[in-house]
Amino acid sequence: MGRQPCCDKVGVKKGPWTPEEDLILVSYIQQHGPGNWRAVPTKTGLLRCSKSCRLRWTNYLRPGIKRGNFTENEEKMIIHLQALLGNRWAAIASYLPERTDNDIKNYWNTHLKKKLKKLQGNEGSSRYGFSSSSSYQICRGQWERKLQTDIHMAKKDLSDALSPEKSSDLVEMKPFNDHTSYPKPSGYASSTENIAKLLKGWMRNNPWKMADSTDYSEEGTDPMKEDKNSKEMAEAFQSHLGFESLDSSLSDISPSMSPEASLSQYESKPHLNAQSQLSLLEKWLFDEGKDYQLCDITLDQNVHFF
DNA sequence: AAATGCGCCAACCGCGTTTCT
DNA sequence: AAGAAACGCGGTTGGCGCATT
Repeated sequence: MGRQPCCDKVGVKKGPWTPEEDLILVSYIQQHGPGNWRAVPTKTGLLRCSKSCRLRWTNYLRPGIKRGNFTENEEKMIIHLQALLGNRWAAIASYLPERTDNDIKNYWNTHLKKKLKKLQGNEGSSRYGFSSSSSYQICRGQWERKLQTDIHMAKKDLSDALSPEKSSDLVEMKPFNDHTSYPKPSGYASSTENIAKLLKGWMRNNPWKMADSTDYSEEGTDPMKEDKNSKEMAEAFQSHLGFESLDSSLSDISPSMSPEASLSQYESKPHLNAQSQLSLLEKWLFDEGKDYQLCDITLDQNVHFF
């Protein structure tokens, strides 16, 4: 018995999101926090299905997302983790807090696959490829289980850390990432600045009232027509929404993430107390001299890693 | 300058799992 | 306990931009 698609209703909008829609969604989440996606389209008046709203938030609007080029370390991590976990992008993404599973998946499919193929062609049995030895299979199984446990524990730590009073801080979000891209045909290229511009025009004409009001009429501001002082406007936007600067709180990969930064990512990015676990894992991941020699070590011997 | 091919990535779709009633 | 609804994940697709012919 097949399941009905969630978005089969007529009048549900599909395709690229507009700045107006983003603003509405962000404003709503700013007020209510992420979650209860079912209610989002009704409460906001967005002609999008709940799934689409969630996706847009988790992949693009959620604070702390880094876009653009992957660093060498990130690349390595993805390769290693993919070898261990397979195409479990969400699990892999939990080790790269600034990247979404979609991003990692895309990067894997478009860049890393080719890269590895090339590498394997050059080196016969790839150092990344693990070959197909039975010892690897056993090793992979063990590490896979351990990694899953790790992810689970990290999530638990995170949820423990999110006491009820802390949960109200969840809306204290970080600024949008400058690299969030939008469909170019509409001239909507960069979220922070464009949303800021959009907001500026909006606020000029509309009192800022986002709570439960469904007065989300679409202001016809063309973000690309106002290009002066965009950075300033972006900052104004961020400060208006209570965002802090992201730059200082996020580094290349997860270990140095501040708990505050992690808070805003509570949805799917386990961190906080897991940091030490992660840094140990990453220490292993980046320790090129020991690549995959851990297969010879039992889980018990490695329990300190986690 | 126009046509075509290719790569990239945002968004969609369908299914499995979890939560709710 | 069972069915329905919601959520989350991974695979796939569509459309845009750039490069090549």
